[in-house]
Amino acid sequence: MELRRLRYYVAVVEEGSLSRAAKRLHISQPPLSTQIKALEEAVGATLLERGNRGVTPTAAGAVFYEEVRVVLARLDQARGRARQVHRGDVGMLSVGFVSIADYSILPPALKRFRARYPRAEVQLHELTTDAQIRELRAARLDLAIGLAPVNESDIGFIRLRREALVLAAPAEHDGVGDVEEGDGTAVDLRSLAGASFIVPPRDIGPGLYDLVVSRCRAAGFAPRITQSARQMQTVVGLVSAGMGVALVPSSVRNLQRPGVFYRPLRGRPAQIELGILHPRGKTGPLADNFIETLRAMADAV
Amino acid sequence: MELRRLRYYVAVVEEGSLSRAAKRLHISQPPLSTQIKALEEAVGATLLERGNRGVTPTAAGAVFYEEVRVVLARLDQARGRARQVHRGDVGMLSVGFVSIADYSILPPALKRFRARYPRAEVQLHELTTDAQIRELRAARLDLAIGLAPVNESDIGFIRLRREALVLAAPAEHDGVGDVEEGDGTAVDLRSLAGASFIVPPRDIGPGLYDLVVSRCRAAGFAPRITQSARQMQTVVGLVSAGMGVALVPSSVRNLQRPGVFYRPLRGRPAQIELGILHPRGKTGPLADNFIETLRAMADAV
DNA sequence: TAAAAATACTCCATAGGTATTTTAT
DNA sequence: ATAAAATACCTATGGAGTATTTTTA
Repeated sequence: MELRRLRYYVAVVEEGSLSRAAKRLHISQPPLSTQIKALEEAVGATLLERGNRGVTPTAAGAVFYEEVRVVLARLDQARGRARQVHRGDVGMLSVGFVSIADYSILPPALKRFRARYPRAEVQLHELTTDAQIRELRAARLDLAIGLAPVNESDIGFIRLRREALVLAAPAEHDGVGDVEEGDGTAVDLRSLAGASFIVPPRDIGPGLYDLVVSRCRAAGFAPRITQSARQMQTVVGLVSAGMGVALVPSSVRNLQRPGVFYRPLRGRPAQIELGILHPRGKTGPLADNFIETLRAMADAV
Repeated sequence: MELRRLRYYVAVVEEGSLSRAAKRLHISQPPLSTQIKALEEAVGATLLERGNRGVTPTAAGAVFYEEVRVVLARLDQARGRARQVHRGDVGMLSVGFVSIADYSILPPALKRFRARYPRAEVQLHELTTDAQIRELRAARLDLAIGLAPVNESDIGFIRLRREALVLAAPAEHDGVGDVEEGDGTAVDLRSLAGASFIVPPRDIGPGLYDLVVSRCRAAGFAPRITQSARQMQTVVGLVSAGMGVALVPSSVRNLQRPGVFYRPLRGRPAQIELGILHPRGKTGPLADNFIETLRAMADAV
């Protein structure tokens, strides 16, 4: 049973005549006659009643016609859907993100992406950067927004945003170690040698944890870490409660809390890099589109 | 988009390898590679991710695969259904019948037909023979069971059963005109010259009406028709009520009613013929099967 | 008898085969 | 280095064309 023959058959039934159908199909009548006969042979049923005023479908032919129309329509649909998925207009995307991303780039990016690709579905998973790498390798994630450094040959990293760490401290620290700098009142890290530090646990964000520790060491002291919290929200909350100070990405400033003030750090800026992690060479078209949206956001903002 | 390519594609996805799929399809690997590429071109999407350990469908390919499987299955179904209708195993049959048939051949024939072709649907319409001819021409009936004579070039008649007319008379006629004959007590029609006759109206059964009238004339009198009734049941009912006598097909004897006796007629038997009316050369396979069943019944009984 | 479908044949497009090269891990 | 897919080229099946005959109402 050949598809061409099915299309021919539909035309013949609709025209009620081999000759007219042949015209519509831009072929001559004899091969059409041959093809229809071959189709009847393949189906194993007489489909048409031949007369001198054209042809009419038999009961079997009528049933077959209805079925074939559905099949042909469905096939067109199949092609259309495959094309859409190919272009990345529809599909499912599993995206991992670190909690920091939720305070900066992720919400507006999602909004824009959903506007541009309304038929795409995005599933979000809050994960640490190293968990993201694991999930990407297992193909349970298509993309992730995580923190540099990522030194894996099979996982690519596209930097979206550099954020300087800033000091988040409770009111009683106000003015401690303040130093006048270019754009504001910067804090010298050395002034925090005796302070209690609140840091997200290392296992959920080694990049940030290590950066804080290494910067403190560079400033000549080991930070006294007294609390840890997974969510930035919680970190700031603890600061607000006077439990200690924290070094947080500057975008966390958006989380204004009573009794918490933010100050830039003095000297060489301590920066974390937020970016896209992707399985190298294995991103689908929809993932590519998501990446494009994120890059456009990062460039714009 | 060619059907062959779709089948190839399904095999490739299921085997996860062009080479293995080629083996399964009993073709060599290179043409399969060509066909799949042609399919991707036709669909307008990359369907497969090529590696050195075989191929895996892309997101678009996976979607396409699922759709195509449905389409192929449905197509098989279409062929199967067309075949069944062709063989006359399934379908709809519109059958007309005269009321007399309902007392003899129709009920057992339907029972047998439904047992043999359980997936066929039969719609029954009680119609007079000439109405049947009209409906057959209009293709609103596929077949009919009616009474001879049928002298129409486009309507065929297959005789199923010959039935002699018998006298149905109320008790007070008992013994009137009785004459000893071969198998029972036959009645001489002439003895009924003065009786009231109950006959179905001519417009619903010209064959029977005309036969009654012509026989009476042959016996030397014009029947005095005082009542008419569409249904044989009603005719016999009127006889039972003493309204008159009737000449009815012998199968009506099955309708035993108190006060009604049946007697064969003397001399040349007056016979009606019950048979199948069919549109010549336009009977479908299911109608043919129905005819076969009826003929087998008629021969058997 | 007239309109449509079927047959006879010829030609060429393309599916399929074999041999080989390219690609990806 | 190796397994698999892609390319190159050849062959042959079968789809389409023209001319003609056969069917059916």
